[in-house]
Amino acid sequence: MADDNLLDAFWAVSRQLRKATRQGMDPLGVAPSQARALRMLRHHGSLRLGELSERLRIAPRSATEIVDGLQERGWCVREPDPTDRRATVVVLTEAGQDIGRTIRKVQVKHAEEYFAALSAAERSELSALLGKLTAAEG
Amino acid sequence: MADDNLLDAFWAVSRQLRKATRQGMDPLGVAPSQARALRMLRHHGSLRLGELSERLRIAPRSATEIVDGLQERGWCVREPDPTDRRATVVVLTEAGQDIGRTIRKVQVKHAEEYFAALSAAERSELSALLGKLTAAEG
DNA sequence: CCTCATAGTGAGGTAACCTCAGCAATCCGG
DNA sequence: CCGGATTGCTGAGGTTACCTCACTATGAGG
Repeated sequence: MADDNLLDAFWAVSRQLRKATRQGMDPLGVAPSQARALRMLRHHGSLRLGELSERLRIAPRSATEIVDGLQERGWCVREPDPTDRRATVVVLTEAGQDIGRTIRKVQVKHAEEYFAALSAAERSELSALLGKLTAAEG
Repeated sequence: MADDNLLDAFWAVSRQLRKATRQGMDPLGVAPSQARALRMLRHHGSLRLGELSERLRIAPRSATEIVDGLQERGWCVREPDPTDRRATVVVLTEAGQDIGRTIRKVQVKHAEEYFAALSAAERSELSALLGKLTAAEG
């Protein structure tokens, strides 16, 4: 059974990677949940609250809370959806875009450091294997 | 920058794997934190509460809570440490050992299913790469 | 225009952590 | 061998990131 080794190995890496990237994020004062949302918003431009919750795979109510937090810090605003007056569109502000960029840079930097234990060839191999797994499951 | 792909790919797999194994665990009625503790206890025989918290990398107070939960379900007992009357040793009961074994089986089964998207060769490759990463960081 | 579905949110709950304070028991320097 | 520091556990209370349920306002179809 190499598979239980795989399971354990995977979680060990997961823990280390999470720790590495989180440490870099702390000084920015952005909660992980907020970072995820900022990322999604930056990627999709702007999203209706419901869309955001879907893409983050959390309940709409939870998205409300996260957006509240972002808005408090001036990183996004809620705008009425012109096509549906029930809906609100979440839009990143300039500050939101900036912090999003910064977060991404920090995360990528720490990930690079962590993955530097592998050669470039090994990294792309790993990437391919992981891609295959996600492609299979959906 | 293949590394940000790696970062994302890794988290995507992480989410899927977590979901897959958790679904299998649900019917057992064991919380993930309890499963982790059971596993640690099964691996080390029995542990002082402080040791357990160290190995789980959580605060001693949190270990207290988890052990409370395990004890409620009859999966472990607290015994006084004969060598230090301040300390308590956590020992798995028969039922605790059983549930521990079952959990492990379920987790491995679901992990196997998940990793079945890769060939045996690919799986050992992945395992090797992950091992290299954890070995590097400690 | 009446019913039914959908978008967001208030209220309130949960799991898994945390810190801080306190009580016992142990260890140690004088 | 005694008093102060340290250690091991736990009560009280807080935080984060989620959840469900119930409600309001809006939209869509017969």
